[in-house]
Amino acid sequence: MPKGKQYHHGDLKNALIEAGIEILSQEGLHALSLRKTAQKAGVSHTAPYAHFSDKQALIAAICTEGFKHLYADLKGAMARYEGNPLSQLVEGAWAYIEFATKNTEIFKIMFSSALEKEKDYPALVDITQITFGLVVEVVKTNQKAGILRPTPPELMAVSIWSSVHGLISLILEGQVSHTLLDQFTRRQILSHTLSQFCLVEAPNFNS
Amino acid sequence: MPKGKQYHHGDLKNALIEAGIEILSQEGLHALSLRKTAQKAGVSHTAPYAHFSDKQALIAAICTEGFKHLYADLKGAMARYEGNPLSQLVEGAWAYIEFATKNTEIFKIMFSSALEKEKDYPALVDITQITFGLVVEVVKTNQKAGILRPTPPELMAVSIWSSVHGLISLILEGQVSHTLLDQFTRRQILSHTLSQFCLVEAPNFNS
DNA sequence: ACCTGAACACCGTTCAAGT
DNA sequence: ACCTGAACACCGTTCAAGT
Repeated sequence: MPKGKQYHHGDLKNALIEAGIEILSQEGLHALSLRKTAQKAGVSHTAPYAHFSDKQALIAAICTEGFKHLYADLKGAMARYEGNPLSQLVEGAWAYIEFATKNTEIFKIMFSSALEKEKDYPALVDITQITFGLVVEVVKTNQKAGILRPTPPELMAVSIWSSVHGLISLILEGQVSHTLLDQFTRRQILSHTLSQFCLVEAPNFNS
Repeated sequence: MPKGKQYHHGDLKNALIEAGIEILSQEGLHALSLRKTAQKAGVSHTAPYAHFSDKQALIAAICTEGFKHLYADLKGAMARYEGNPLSQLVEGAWAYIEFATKNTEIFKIMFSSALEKEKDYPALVDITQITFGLVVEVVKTNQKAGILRPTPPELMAVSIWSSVHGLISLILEGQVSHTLLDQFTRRQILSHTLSQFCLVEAPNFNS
């Protein structure tokens, strides 16, 4: 055995998650296999079963990591604009788009229903709900500031989240025509969408 | 050989597409394989290669069928409300959501970037562009009627499409909390989202 | 507890061959 | 032109066994 390697890996579970994320990022979803992940982590192809019941469980763990990362990015963007509700909304949405752009494959697997049944992964459900709570909070702040309409905050949060999520999803899937993407930056398209939601006239979204 | 079967199938290509759609609808994306599709069509597992260069090509053909179906549904909904721009917009969006709900697995594969490179399937690119053109048209009609803001129509079309697409995607992925879906119908959430785009006050969206 | 190797049933794809 | 069967390199998963 090579130096530094023991029979017992130590932290194989996290090593497998890291290896999986690396394969995903570099080679894409189709290349992600348990056997390759095990090989990358330096163990036999059956070793992962000591830590994950099946491939789905590994994917769930990768998704959970992705959501934690996304949550941190959103939280950071919003903290940077504390006291300016509209900027919190816009920069939060922009952080969402940047996360999806920089971590395309992880973003895709997070929302690609590679998971059959979400129910069985409580850690994943937790972080998704906490992330949604962040959106609800920024919506409430903007409603108090008279920027968003006073509709039920959860409803407004779903509408806004859908708009931002749908936009970056369609762009990443290549569904938005190239001619449009040449005419307008992603930032401009996002601004246009969000300005539909806002009561203030011509908000200065464009960076 | 069973009666009615010849060595030459006749229309194997379409039979394979149909078989693929059936597997997809009944067993889901993970169960869709070339070998199973061939078996369902009653041919050997290598026969598909006479009509499709690889699995991606079969998926592209299935996606093309899906978009044709979606286009027909949208066109139908809009034709039913000719002369009423706002209803055309709302019912078109609703038809999109109904298509996704009734053909969940096909809808997912259509937007799940199971295709690596869209470029190589001109029939698929064509129908997606024609479908987007439908959205642009209904946007223009609503702008003329003073219902939507006079922003560039393609930009408005992308914003609205994103909102509707994002909404049904998040719902189908199970990302929208059950408590919210118990409180509001899909129709109500859609209405809430679209009403943000409209200049008319409190449009009577709820069916 | 943690990991291995053989084994099984499945894949996608290629290729020489048959009609 | 259209289809078959054998073959290859890959999968996910199970299981008896080793440390």
